[in-house]
Amino acid sequence: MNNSQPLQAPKGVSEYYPDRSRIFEYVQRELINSARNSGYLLIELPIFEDTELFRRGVGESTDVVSKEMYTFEDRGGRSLTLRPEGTAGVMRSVIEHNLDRGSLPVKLWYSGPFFRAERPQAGRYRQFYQVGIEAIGSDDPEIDVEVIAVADRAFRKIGLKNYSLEITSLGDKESRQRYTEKLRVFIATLDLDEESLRRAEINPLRLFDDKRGEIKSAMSAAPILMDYLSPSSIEHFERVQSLLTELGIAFTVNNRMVRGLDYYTGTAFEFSHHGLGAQSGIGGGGRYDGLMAELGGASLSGIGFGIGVDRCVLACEAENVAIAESSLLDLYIVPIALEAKGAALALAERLRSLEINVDLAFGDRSIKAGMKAANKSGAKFSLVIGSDELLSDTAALKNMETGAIISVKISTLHVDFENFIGHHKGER
RNA sequence: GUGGUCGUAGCUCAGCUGGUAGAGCACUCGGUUGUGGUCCGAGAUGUCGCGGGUUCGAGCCCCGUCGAUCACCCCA
Repeated sequence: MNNSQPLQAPKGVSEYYPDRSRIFEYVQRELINSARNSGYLLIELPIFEDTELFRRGVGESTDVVSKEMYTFEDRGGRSLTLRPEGTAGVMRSVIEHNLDRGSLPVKLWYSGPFFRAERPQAGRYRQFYQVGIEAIGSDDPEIDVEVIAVADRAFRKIGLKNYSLEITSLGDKESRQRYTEKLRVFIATLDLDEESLRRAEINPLRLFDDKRGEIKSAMSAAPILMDYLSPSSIEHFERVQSLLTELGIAFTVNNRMVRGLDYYTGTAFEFSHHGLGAQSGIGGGGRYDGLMAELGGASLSGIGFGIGVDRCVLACEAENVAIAESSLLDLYIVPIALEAKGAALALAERLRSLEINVDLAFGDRSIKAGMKAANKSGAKFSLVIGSDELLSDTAALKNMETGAIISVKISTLHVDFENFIGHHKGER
């Protein structure tokens, strides 16, 4: 350690600052809107939880829990962990506060930072952002499809095109167990290196995800989970497919899909974007029918997704998505005399309280510099105020787009904005 | 965690075989009295990621370290 090393952000965190923060804001807002738009209600949860929650919820055997968690002890000696994903925390809160005692399904959305101690890479950060939804307490295939549709609609609204959806069914616990045994038997016949064997030991499905050609071809002869599904699982999965088709949501069935968290059962899905490189998953999720009971709650099923906000931002950039340039400022005020500065601020505050968006020039700069700043701010109008204007209560309001100037009374400027100029209040 | 590539002004980058740093954009000021966007002129700005070494001399060479990036792995 030496103190001449310049201060910098911790390794692998994503940060958003102007101008790029606009894209982040936009993506996050659209994701949330899609969920709210479908009847999902906000749940805001702590960023750290009892370590035990993730051990039991996400699963001891997963990489996420076994080697990627930020775990620490607090001053009371409790073991806490920075949340690596959202579902476990939501279930904990639903159980703890009896949210499932009302009408079902319980539909919730969340948004915020998550943490995983992985080797960073573009699209993979140690602190990253997700928007997720959970629908708890319904076995309908319709709710599976609604959840997928919330994601798909959000992506489309954002303006993304170059992405695709893959779905599969992981079956119930029993079918999966029967299948896993067969798969282990098959894998034992393969001549694998030590590393792969160790991975297969933890979760044999993982080998389906291996990028190496020889493993891929070896695994092409492997038994497929789909062939071991129970009749009811198959029926459910087929219903999901026909509903998706009905809604016009394109998908492909990938019966080799692997999900990294232990709790998934039944329907599982993944959205990937094709402009992103190795970290191409922009969102994914599925059913987790045993999770709630596992965490000590009622035996209710659930389904949800997590969407990576960071990766969606990258996807927008890859596709050059144009963000609706809702020019935020209505007015930019340029005070050009000492006594006008306070008056300009007072005017700005008066208009701001009426929901007119106003900014103004600070510092003692020339009128030219002030107008340049007005121009750069993107404001629709500008207003120069000097001592003459203050005395006469009259100033020249300039339309920055057309250059047209009209004379207005400063004291009643808000009326002009409301009546003649017609300013649009911000969305919502 | 493993391997490869990279790290020079706010941004994008140039800098030949080592001789103490440059361009474009952005920024600031100005182009005669108080109105922006184009144009013209002038100007400010760098611990060359950080630490150490080799050398008379290092942005350029060597070692270490931090960070980014690509792939594996993993997944959002």
